[in-house]
Amino acid sequence: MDNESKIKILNAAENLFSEKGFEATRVNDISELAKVNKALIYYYFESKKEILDTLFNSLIEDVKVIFFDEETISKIMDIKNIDLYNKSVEIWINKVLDFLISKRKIIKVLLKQALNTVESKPLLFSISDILINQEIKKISEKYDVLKANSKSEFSQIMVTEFFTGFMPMINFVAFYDDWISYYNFSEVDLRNNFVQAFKDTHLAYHEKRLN
Amino acid sequence: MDNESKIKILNAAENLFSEKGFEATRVNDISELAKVNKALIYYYFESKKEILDTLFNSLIEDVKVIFFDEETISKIMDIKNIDLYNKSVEIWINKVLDFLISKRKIIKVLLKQALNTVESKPLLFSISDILINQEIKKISEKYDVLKANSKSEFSQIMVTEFFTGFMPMINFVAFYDDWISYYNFSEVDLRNNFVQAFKDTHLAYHEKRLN
Amino acid sequence: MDNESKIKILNAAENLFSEKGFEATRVNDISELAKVNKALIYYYFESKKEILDTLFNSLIEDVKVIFFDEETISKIMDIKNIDLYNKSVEIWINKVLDFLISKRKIIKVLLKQALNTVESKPLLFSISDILINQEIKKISEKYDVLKANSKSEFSQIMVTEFFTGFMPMINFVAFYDDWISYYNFSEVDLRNNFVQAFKDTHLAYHEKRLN
Amino acid sequence: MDNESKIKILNAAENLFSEKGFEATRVNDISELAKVNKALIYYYFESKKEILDTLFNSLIEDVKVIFFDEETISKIMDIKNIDLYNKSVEIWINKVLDFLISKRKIIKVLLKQALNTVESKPLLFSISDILINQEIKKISEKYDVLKANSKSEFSQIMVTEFFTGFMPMINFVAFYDDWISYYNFSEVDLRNNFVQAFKDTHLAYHEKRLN
DNA sequence: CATGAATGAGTCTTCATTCAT
DNA sequence: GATGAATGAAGACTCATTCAT
Repeated sequence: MDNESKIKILNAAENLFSEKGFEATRVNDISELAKVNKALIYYYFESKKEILDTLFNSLIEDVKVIFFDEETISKIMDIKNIDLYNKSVEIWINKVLDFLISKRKIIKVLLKQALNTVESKPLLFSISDILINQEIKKISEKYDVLKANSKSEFSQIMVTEFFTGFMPMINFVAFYDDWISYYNFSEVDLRNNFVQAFKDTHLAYHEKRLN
Repeated sequence: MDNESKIKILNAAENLFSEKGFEATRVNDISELAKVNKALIYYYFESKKEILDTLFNSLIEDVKVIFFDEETISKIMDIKNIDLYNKSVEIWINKVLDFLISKRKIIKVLLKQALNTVESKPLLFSISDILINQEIKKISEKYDVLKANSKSEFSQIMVTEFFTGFMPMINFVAFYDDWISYYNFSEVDLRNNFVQAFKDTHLAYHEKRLN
Repeated sequence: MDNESKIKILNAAENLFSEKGFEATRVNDISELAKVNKALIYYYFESKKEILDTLFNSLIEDVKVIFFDEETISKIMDIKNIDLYNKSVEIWINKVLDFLISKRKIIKVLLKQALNTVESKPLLFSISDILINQEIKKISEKYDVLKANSKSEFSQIMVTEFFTGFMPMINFVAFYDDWISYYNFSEVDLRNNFVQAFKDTHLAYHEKRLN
Repeated sequence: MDNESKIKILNAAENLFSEKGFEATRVNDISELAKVNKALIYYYFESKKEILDTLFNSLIEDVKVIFFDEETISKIMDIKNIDLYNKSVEIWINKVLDFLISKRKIIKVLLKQALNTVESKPLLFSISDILINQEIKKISEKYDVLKANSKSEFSQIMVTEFFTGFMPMINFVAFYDDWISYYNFSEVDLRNNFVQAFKDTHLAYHEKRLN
């Protein structure tokens, strides 16, 4: 079993980074919340930054497991029956939401990090790239929609997927707890409303496109 | 009339806050970028926080001017001719985008701030509230769509507007410069693609709804 | 006039570095001894290391002024009369000792630093190089002693000058205060004894060589 | 009998102390270089300081064995034939150098320690005292040179022996490896040059004095 | 003997803010 | 308005030493 203190540190850091931001989180706060000696943090991690990297790497591993399940997406695309298709999409979207909600703390950190200007492309973008490229690949395989088209069509899909597909989901989980507390939503209502909104906009566009 | 140094300070702070975040921005950095003496910053502002507040207040003023132009929205809603309606919507959306893009730096800061847990509702939410409520009001006035409905319908609209209308726009301008640099988009292409995406999803939903 | 606090910091640091060593000296100790706020040290210097570098650079400047007085050495070498020569040498050596004794604190630090293994050649060696090369040049100009000889003769001179000329002087000033306190020498006696010892050994060798 | 791990610790510590200094050496570094667990160091030694003391004590034991060989010095002094005397001195000096070179790492540490101001007289001085006093005793026994003299003559001898006899040797071994690496000397050349320099200066003075 | 984990007390450095002129 | 200097309170990180097994 991985070390208990290390896990406590990672948990505390994830909570604090997501609540206050990386910069505003004090190593002291982490040690207090985790109830471990401050120096122990430096026994397990080289720096505050390395804690964050560890959390991000862990997220990436999980993303891979969930999203590189090629079969699922392929199967959905194969479905001809419209009702079946809708049901499948719903299952898929709920699976994704379950995952994203469970990881919402670190995803919030990921989003914040993406909003800071850094030399290299932020992780959020890399994850989006992987997901969108995978989707584009599937779409083009099945429906030849990208046949004639080219870079410009590709750009349009990227933009649409990112800003009306990927980011709404990211925003949804990043603001999940805030909506519950500021607008007094129940978890169930919030989620149902979001799924409906997603269907009404992004998925409606997909459906139309595929017909 | 505002002093030249004060403006230099505000500009420098806006740039740095949006690039590195409020916490990671040093008062020193601001004074250096603004090319003013560090102590002078405290002549004009009580604290680093007050610089941020000043920037936010300024944004709010501008938001009011642009968005509380009640007429515009009302007019659009009145239009029966579908082509005219579409044209009007396009004009409206471009006006909004022009504004948001011009304010993208402070909006980025606004978004970051909203991602931190604070006692009071973040400004981003308040702005969203105003906009969405205004829209709901108009919609209900004109079309009675909210007649029978209730809290649940209201909630659904709020969620849809926020996550598929408001936030995509916010994200668009927050990541505007990053998309240009990471994905080598021209400003024009990026914008056209986004407008198209917005039409295909959020506006398509509105259109359908209003029919 | 250079800033008072900066000078106080440099003086305090020089004393502490020479007494306890660079590593064992706390920035806290420096601020307390200098009676300045600890943070002020970082207003004037980037790091503890930079204080040391400043002290070393200052020493080098002084070394240049004192030792690059080419005339003095040349003149001594020109003297044919043995008594006059001896007198001149004595004057020269006293001038050097006056300087070294006045700089004994930072020289002690210089010696300690030279005893640590670093990538680049320690400053003590560089100073020695300059001095010895200068002397060799003079000697060879005047007396052709290096005529036939070669690298091996040159090596011998370097070693002799370093270990029996340069280093005894460095050691003398590095241990100056310790001899006074451990062996209860008066400053005058200690110095006279050292000058005598230097004449009896290193200078006697020079004299013999030049005859 | 000493344990293998203990020896590994002592060796690692000696190397690190001589390279980086006692203060700059981390117990961590020692454990890593020695390839033993850090806590094990505290099984064998009470503190980092005790490792150093152990090394110093070990040096003192060896010094005693080598230098308290009273006979050797006495014998040399007895020799009337000048050639024989010279040969004996050379043998003696080489024996001493062999020893000092083999102990050069800890001697370097000893020298550094002597350069720090401490309450009690540094070990380097104590060793020098023993050696010089021993020599003075021999000299006075054999040649009555100190007959009339007094404290002042004694002081002169002490100073001469320390700064032109003892310290050049200490410096030679302390900088032995540095000269080889910075000035590209071979071990043999460096040593021959030093012996020659020592003969030309300090030993020439002795010879003259004894005539 | 040996070791992975843990810790108290620093240590250097930073930073928002203030002072004095 | 403007500025160089100054400062209290932290902040990240370190390190010798100890504990528990």
